[in-house]
Amino acid sequence: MRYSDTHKQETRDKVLKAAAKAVRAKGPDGVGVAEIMAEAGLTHGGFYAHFPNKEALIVAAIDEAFGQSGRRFGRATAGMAPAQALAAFVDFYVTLEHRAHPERGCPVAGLSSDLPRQGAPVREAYERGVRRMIERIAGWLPETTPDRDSLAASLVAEMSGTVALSRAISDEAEAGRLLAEARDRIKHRMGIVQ
Amino acid sequence: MRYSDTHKQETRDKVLKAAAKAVRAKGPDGVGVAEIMAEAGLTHGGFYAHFPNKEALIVAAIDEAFGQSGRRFGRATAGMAPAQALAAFVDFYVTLEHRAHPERGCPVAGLSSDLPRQGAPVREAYERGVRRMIERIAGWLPETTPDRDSLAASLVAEMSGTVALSRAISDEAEAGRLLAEARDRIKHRMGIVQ
DNA sequence: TGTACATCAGTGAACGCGCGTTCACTGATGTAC
DNA sequence: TGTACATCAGTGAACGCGCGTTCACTGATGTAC
Repeated sequence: MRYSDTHKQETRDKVLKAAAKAVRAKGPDGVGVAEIMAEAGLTHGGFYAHFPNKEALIVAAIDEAFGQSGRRFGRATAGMAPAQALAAFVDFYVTLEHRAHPERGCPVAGLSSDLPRQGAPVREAYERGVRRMIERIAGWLPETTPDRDSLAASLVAEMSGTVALSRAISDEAEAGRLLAEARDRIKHRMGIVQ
Repeated sequence: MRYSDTHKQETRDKVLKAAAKAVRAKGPDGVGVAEIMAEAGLTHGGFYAHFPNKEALIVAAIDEAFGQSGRRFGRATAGMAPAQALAAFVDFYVTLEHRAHPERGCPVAGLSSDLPRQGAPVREAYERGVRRMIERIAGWLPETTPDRDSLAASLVAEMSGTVALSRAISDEAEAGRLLAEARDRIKHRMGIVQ
């Protein structure tokens, strides 16, 4: 069969989206090429028509995962004033929903311990994503804030650390309390008191 | 050869210590039984005289890793008043040294994203360790602190999240600044201002 | 208009490799007689 | 005191399995003539 001009691109995109999901759920070393291709409705042999090797897919998947998260955060805070957006972001991020779904969650919360062990290209993709996330948050902080980037990094560390920690607590109600208290503390630190 | 009464226990201990180190460095799925046995100066076949399977080793290694970290924290803060101990703990934990050595670092900073994917016994060992760490820190907070456990959990989240995040920043000087600023912020939050 | 050919995304068998696990075996030493 | 035997931590070959990767092949359709 011969395919339309966009067909190959569409297939690549399907593979990439499946990978972005699987990588967040299982980590770069926990997913298999065959598994991702099956998820995209294909067999494993076709993989190499789209990516030179598994690592290239992981790199693209990390970028895609950060892109997805960024877009979701963008939607969740669309049209809001900076202070509002910050609060909405915390309420969106530090939740039981996020704790329960690493496969569509933030890569920082879901991959922080896997990534330092990866090869340079994968670590670079991760670093890019982390920086984009810090910049986004810094942009919401008042311009008068001293050390905006540093505070933003600190907030990313606390939010991602909290979600990661909540995944260690098996009891959902207890995890929910931890997350709720963390939301209050974080917003308090940001100077947002509801 | 026949061995002394303590020989087997000593061997098990060597294997366990090698595992505690390797697991922190490479994650539970990144280490192999043969690799750990070689590290302990043995061949892989002998493993099953000490542990029923790999998972049992991982469980024991997680417990051992938390135990080691706990003892190191204990030594670093020995004889100090609670407020002093807290500050010393932060200065000990949120450092370039910790960033550079996951293999002897805190399992929360080094394994947070691997652990939720593990089987129940491993996750339970991790949860025990996390709780012990939170309790240790809660014990250093003033008794008058409202919600001590919650604040302690929040501090663990921020400290471990910060170390994990610093591992994503490839530039050491930049990571060092991030960690130094985080130390100040965290101590400030604790009410310790130097 | 009809026919032979080129294209190329996708298929599926096969590869080498490393893994966790099993198991027959080793060999130094304590014990029974 | 001397000898045969039992013990058991540790050895290393072998297993089945899943992985990433390769490659000869398929087959629908566009293109050349």
